[in-house]
Amino acid sequence: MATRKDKQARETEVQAATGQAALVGLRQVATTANVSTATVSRAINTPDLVSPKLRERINEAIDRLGWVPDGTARALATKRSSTIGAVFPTLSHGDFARATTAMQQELQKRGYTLLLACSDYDVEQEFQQIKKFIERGVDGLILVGENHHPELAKLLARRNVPTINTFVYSPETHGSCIGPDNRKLFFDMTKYLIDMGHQVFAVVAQSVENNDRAEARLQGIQDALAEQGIAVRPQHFAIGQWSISEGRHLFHRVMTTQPRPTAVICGNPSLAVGAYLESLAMGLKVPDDVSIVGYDDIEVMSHLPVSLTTVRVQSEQVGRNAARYLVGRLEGEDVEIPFQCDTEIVIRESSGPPPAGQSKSETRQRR
Amino acid sequence: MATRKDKQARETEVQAATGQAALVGLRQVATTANVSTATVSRAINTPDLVSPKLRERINEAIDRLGWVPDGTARALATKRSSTIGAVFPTLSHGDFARATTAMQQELQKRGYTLLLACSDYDVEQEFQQIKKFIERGVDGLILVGENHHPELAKLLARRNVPTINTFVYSPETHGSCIGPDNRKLFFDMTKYLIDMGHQVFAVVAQSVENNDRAEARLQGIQDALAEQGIAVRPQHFAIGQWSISEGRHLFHRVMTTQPRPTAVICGNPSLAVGAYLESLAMGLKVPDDVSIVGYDDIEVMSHLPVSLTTVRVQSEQVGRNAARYLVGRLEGEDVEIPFQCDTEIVIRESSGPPPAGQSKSETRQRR
DNA sequence: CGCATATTTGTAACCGTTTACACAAATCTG
DNA sequence: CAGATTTGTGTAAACGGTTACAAATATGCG
Repeated sequence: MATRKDKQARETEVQAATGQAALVGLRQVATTANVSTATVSRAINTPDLVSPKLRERINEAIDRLGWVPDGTARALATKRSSTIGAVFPTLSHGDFARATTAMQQELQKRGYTLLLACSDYDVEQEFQQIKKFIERGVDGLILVGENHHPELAKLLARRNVPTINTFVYSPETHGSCIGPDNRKLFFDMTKYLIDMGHQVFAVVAQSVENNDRAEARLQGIQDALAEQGIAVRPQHFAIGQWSISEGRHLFHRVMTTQPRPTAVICGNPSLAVGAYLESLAMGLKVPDDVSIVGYDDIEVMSHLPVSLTTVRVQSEQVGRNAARYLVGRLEGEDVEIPFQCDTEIVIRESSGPPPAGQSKSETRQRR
Repeated sequence: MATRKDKQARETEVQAATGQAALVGLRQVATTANVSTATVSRAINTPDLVSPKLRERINEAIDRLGWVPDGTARALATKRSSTIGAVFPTLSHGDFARATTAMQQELQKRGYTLLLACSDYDVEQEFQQIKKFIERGVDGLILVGENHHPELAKLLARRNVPTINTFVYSPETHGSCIGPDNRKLFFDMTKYLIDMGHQVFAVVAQSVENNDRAEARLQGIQDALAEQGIAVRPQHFAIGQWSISEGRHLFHRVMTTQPRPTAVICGNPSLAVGAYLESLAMGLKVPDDVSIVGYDDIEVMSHLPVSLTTVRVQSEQVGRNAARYLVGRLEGEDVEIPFQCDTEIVIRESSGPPPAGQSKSETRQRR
């Protein structure tokens, strides 16, 4: 107690000397309001435990001194930082940006703050960033996908940090996940094209390296095709970057092979838009000459001269619910998980039956 | 010292009882390596102050125990959180998303972590978020624009938090800013159109509410036009949301007025793309019937059937340098500021001379 | 009115680091 | 080789809150 007194005395001296508040702390407020630090703390955190009279006096002191409580100290004392860390591959893709925004909004509403990092699709970097977040004392973690660093599970278990995998839905392997069922999504989309009579499929997609979502989608395509005994020919399988120009390039490539595909499935919206724009440049008619479908519904898709069929994923929903789940768990509520987010195959003008002479039966006759 | 011993004893008991490490702390490591906590701390932070032999022993203890230092406690002790807060209006716009990514990368490289919030173009909310960040003990702040809450300056001064305004460049009013000179940018763009002979201008832009950048850009247009004694007619002045469909809608509106504009200046990329797509729908020839120019160079712009003239702003540069400046200042380096980021008017196919019969001289004759 | 109980407030230990200061050992000096 | 430095390590007091526990005060009841 002696030391406490000393400290206060010193601070008061400083204040008198410099003529201005040196550093307002809980103790200054307590002294000013003539109560103990404990009471001030309670007035902030559990107001109904303190009498209205004191509460009043304390609040007055607080804004007279302009005190801002120190979250760091609070975190140390409570072992809760009210902070959630999110590691996304990138923010350059609309879906992640949307999810991040929604996430942040939801977190803020519940009094949490978002720590953000971008792993650039690199598992090792992701791991480092997560470690950093844990050092910073995050209460929970939001990740993308379900393939992480081999050490991660151990680390999370040891520090007991609740975590949720987003943009995936595979309850069998991981309990805490939220997102679309990527495989099924593209399975269904492919099915839809098959049912329309397509037989020759091309795939224009991004690299699946460190991207289990993209991988699952490819798997969905292959599975649906396999049911019909169809496979994507090597020359129709084009993997590249995430960009419109890449989409143009790859579309051009697959469309200049034999046999020419009648349906091109694109792995992301940029590739889809690129593919479509290249079809314009090549003078192809969509969907008469070729059907193009994409993934993720970005605004431009519905406004192009030929609007694009695509899969709509509620990224905001993913972000919002990931945040909700984590906060809920931290606050002791019980929240349903895993959560499969709403998806929808949005059929627009860019998909239709294959060109005449290429329908299922005719193709068969040829063989 | 008695209490310290007590604590260690207790922890060891727990450990023995539960059969597993309760919570590894600096003290466990110290005990294990048979040194003092001070030495462990030094081994981490200033390794060359501790002898190789001990360092070795300590590191060994650290990974044997799997110790992760508690950043919260460290922050409390050092009064530095190695954390930077950023408040952006939104992440849905490509430029902000790109800037954020670059920012985060740069911060991480320097050992800092990014706290992120989105104000949704709301000054009051921005202020609340900043306050929260300050509570959390951020070492610095990255904001967008230069119009903030009236109380902000006071708060920042009192807590002495270095701050930088991004996406603006106006050295006269605010020292710490980094971005394009928005006014000049659109002044130049407008000048370019004037020089090509345009006389009747329409503006399709987003609301300038709480958006000093957009406001500055409008000002740039008006200033350039005023030099020629031209003003934008009310019916050619269309303000709306940030979206492609809004762009279509507003473009349609201004193009169905009299006199019909020969140049449409769009305030953001979505509006520009929308405007162009609507011109397609309306059967107008760009740039023969009307010139369309935009702001910010998003990828699709260069790939549309008629590529769009626009202004390219190096958002990554803004983000990266904002981070660099802040970290530099915190580390005591001296960094040049304000920083005007590179911009470029990218002239593509969507802009050209006004339709014949509408050039400068002819318009004059008519009057 | 006196005692048991509920409510409000205060005391001080504690959260897990860092770091000023003290001290001991090793290394230079002349 | 004694004394002055330098270098390496330990001790314990912060950092700014929270909270278990104790103490004081208010309330209820027979």
